[in-house]
Amino acid sequence: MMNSSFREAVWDVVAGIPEGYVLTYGQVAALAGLPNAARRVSGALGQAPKNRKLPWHRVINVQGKISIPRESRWYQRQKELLQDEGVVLLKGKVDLQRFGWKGVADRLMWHPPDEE
DNA sequence: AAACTGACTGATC
DNA sequence: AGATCAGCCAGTT
Repeated sequence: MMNSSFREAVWDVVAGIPEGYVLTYGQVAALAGLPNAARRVSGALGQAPKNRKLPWHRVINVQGKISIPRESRWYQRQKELLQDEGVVLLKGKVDLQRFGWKGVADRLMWHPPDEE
């Protein structure tokens, strides 16, 4: 049946992202069943029940960067969590379609920080 | 019920 | 590279 909400599907997908890996909002949306609902993912994450303890920080934008506004206190938090897991954010775009999860994580990790 | 809102994206300039 | 725009879609107003 189709009774589970997109929101819940998102939580399940995010809960399954392994440490050291990242997915984009669009990728999570697609895995959750709605390929064009990237924007909904952010809302779903913000609404996740506290007891779920999701690795919300493993979701970044397709540009390979953090989407949370710089002025938000969560921006720095997400950056720390990712760096603690060995994930280095790229400045350029990530080709998710072609590389998939592991490929994306590998690419993210072999690029040195702040590379032009 | 109609409008508004985003932790988005891809295209375009 | 950075700014702007138009689609996107369900939860909130």
